[in-house]
Amino acid sequence: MAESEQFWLLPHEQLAWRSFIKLDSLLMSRLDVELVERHGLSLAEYEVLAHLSEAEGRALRMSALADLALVSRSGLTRRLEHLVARGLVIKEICPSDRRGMIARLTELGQGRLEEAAPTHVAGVRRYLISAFSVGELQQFTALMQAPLSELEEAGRPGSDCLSSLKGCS
Amino acid sequence: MAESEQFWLLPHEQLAWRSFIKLDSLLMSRLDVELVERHGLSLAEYEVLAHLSEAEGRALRMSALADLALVSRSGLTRRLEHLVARGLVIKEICPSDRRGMIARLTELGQGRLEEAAPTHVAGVRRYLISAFSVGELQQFTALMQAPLSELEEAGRPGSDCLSSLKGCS
DNA sequence: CAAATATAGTTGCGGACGCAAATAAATCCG
DNA sequence: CGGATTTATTTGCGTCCGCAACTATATTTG
Repeated sequence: MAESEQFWLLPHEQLAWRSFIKLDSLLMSRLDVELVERHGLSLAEYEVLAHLSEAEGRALRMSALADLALVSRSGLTRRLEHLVARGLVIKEICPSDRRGMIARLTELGQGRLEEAAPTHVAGVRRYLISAFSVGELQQFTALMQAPLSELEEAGRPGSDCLSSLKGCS
Repeated sequence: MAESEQFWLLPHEQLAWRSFIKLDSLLMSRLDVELVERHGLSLAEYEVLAHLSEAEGRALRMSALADLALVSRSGLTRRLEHLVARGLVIKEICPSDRRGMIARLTELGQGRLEEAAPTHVAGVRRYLISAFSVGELQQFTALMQAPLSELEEAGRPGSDCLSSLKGCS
């Protein structure tokens, strides 16, 4: 192996990596802007409402919702604050475990989500999905599963984010 | 078209979209944590140093660097503050245009980058690239170019982020 | 040339988020 | 049962970042 391979990404690797971070950056900011402009919802807020809407009884425990929304527990608390203040979500004490809170989508929240959904769906289709043929989209989705498995497995050991680092340097 | 297709993503579309945001979230945070833990550099800082290192004379104008690093001008100013304070980068007034600033990687900065690079490269390979065969990586990279083109084109019109929204709702 | 305009970068401000500590309730164990 | 421990969530705090306003310099135009 040439020395350079030990320290830097090879050109084809760098192209893959930088394409990914650029796609992420452009796609997320574009979808966020469209949602904020037209519906006053951030993409992050939209995803919270969407997960609640899909859930049994349109309600979820805070922890479960945080995991689905890929945000920390404290981050979710604050995201919900804004949505609760606007009446799109209500929080109830969980009857079976009074430590827990249940976030529930209100009728108003469901309505706002349904108003915003066409914008979000159109954006995802326009900027991501319609760039692919049906087969390419399946390929793209299938390809992402491998790194996802690797990452989920690496992040697994006891919530100790760094256990995989021990002795690796 | 069924009504549901107008408002919500179809299952295969939703799987693609959610796989993407999850891959992004897990990959970025994992790479960031590893870099911070072992080298005291955030992933964002690492990318700035890497772009400078690759540039002619290891120096770039602020605007050019901001564009490469996918960050706003003001965001770049603050990212560099920290790096300048640590002596990894210096800023010089641009001789040909005294409004402009040139960010230049110092020897110390290059050294710190070279120390951190193996961690970053190993992370990108472990969590992204090694999940693919050579052919799959090429496919993955090639697939991303289509949405990237769409997004770059959409963001193009005069820096008016929203021009593409006019009359679309 | 001088005023008007455009461009480069920084600063004030406020929002979003994660970590660690705090709080509260459930569960375990002697 | 009652204290120790674990779990669920929130709060304090610091960081990062983008937008809009501002400063300084360059360019255009009459």
